[in-house]
Amino acid sequence: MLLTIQANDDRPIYLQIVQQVKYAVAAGVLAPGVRVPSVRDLARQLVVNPNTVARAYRDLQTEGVLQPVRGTGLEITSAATKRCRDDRRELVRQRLRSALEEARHSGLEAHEVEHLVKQEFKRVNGRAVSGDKP
Amino acid sequence: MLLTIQANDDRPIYLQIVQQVKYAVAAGVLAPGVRVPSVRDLARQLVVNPNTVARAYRDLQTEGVLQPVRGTGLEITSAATKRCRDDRRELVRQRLRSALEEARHSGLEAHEVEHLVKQEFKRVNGRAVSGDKP
Amino acid sequence: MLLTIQANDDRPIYLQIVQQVKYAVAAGVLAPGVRVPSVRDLARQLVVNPNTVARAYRDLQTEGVLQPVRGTGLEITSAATKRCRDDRRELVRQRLRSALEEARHSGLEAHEVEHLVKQEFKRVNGRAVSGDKP
Amino acid sequence: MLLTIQANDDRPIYLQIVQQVKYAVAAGVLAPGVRVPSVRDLARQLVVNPNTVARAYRDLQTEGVLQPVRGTGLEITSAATKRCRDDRRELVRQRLRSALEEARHSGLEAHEVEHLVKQEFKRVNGRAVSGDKP
DNA sequence: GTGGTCTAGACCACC
DNA sequence: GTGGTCTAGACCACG
Repeated sequence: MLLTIQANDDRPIYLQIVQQVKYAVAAGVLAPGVRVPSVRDLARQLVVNPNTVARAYRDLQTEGVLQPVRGTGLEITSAATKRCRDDRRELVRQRLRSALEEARHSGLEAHEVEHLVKQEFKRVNGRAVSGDKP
Repeated sequence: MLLTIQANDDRPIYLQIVQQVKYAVAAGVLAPGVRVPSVRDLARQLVVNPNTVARAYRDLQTEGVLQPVRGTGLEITSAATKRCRDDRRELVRQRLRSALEEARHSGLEAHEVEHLVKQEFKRVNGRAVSGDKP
Repeated sequence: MLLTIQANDDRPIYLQIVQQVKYAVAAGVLAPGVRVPSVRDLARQLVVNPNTVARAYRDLQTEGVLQPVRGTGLEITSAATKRCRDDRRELVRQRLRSALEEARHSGLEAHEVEHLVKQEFKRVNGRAVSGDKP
Repeated sequence: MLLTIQANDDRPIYLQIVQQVKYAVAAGVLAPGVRVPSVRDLARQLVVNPNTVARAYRDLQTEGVLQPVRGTGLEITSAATKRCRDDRRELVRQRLRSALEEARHSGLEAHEVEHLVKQEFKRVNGRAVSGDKP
């Protein structure tokens, strides 16, 4: 399992771990039934406090992404893939909503917002959205 | 000046004050030269410790939104309006970018993202974006 | 008597009054024996709180620049002119010393400091110092 | 890290801390990446309230001199050294300008000012400026 | 352990 | 009256 944590990131480390695991699950890199590294191993690998990994794993269990396998550690649940994919879609939706509400609250005109969306879409995807004539 | 602080909000109180003042400035509700309530008055009004308001006002000064008028209080600076508007536009841009990067990172198709954008745009603005056929 | 106070100035208003009076005295604009405006008049003229003018006049009395004339107000003392001129020279000396100590404390090389001095001298006086070849 | 705060100083304690840290950074005593003492430790060492140190550290963060390393404390940023050096040079320049403007405003002759500069330069540095014949 | 936030209450200079 | 500074002590999230 390949995770990278960034000290500069404004998100706490345990959250970075949680989110990256969920990304890997949604992307199919971590399939149901696969065992994740032990708390100690992952902590060593990430050069991070074991408490931090434990916290992340705990949250992932609460979310139903990980489940304990008696005596042997933690593994990806069977429902994890769908759950993580739904999560991701919902996350995108919420961020878009937040951005658009901010725009509206800021009194930006609709066409200005459209412009911003297209601009950033190109920036992120490296190509135009449909209907855009570059 | 009408401010409302929410205890449930995950943002600290002083930040809520800072942001709401900047909103009011950007919206023109607080024009340059206008005096803001005294630290004590606003603290009373918001049922908050005066130090918390003072912290917010201090931050607004370092951002160049407020300036002291010796002995008589604080007022909106002449450059405040532009500064706050620029801030807001940039905030929208960053949130859009974040959402779109999340979408890309999540492997959503371009047309799916467009769909989401239009959906949320309608939800927020109560009408369609140009080029959308309702 | 022509005084101008600036709200933006970081010095308190009462000090601005004190210093400007002393400037006028040093420059000979306010000669010994001349009466200064009453507290109320000057306060009106400067659009300032009378307390502030009173404070300034009090300080000027403490410094021996003003003295009360029974029943008629305050006037410039006979010793005021010399006193104010000495003050000014001393003020310049202190500021120079402060700047040079800061420079030394900051580890600036002697020739760098000289360069700065000449640069700023030109800026302020509009011409070169002796020994400088423009 | 060796800091000393002076109760007599007219500058607030938090500012003394800020400035001394910036001095140490500019002088290279505090290099980028170095961790500063914890708020509590420095507070104990200086016999000062932790909030006061926290305020100073917060200001240093907004100035980009310190950055948080999550959960482990604060460290000197990579850009800190240049930033602090520029600050110091600019401070010297401003003080010199202030002194020279005062001199000009006071009607001192150019050669008088030069004399003062040389005098104070010697006093501060213990030796003559170039071009001066001791 | 770390920093961040908040409250409560005090003193100061300035107006 | 105003803002600015400082102290004391509390709680929180994070590691």
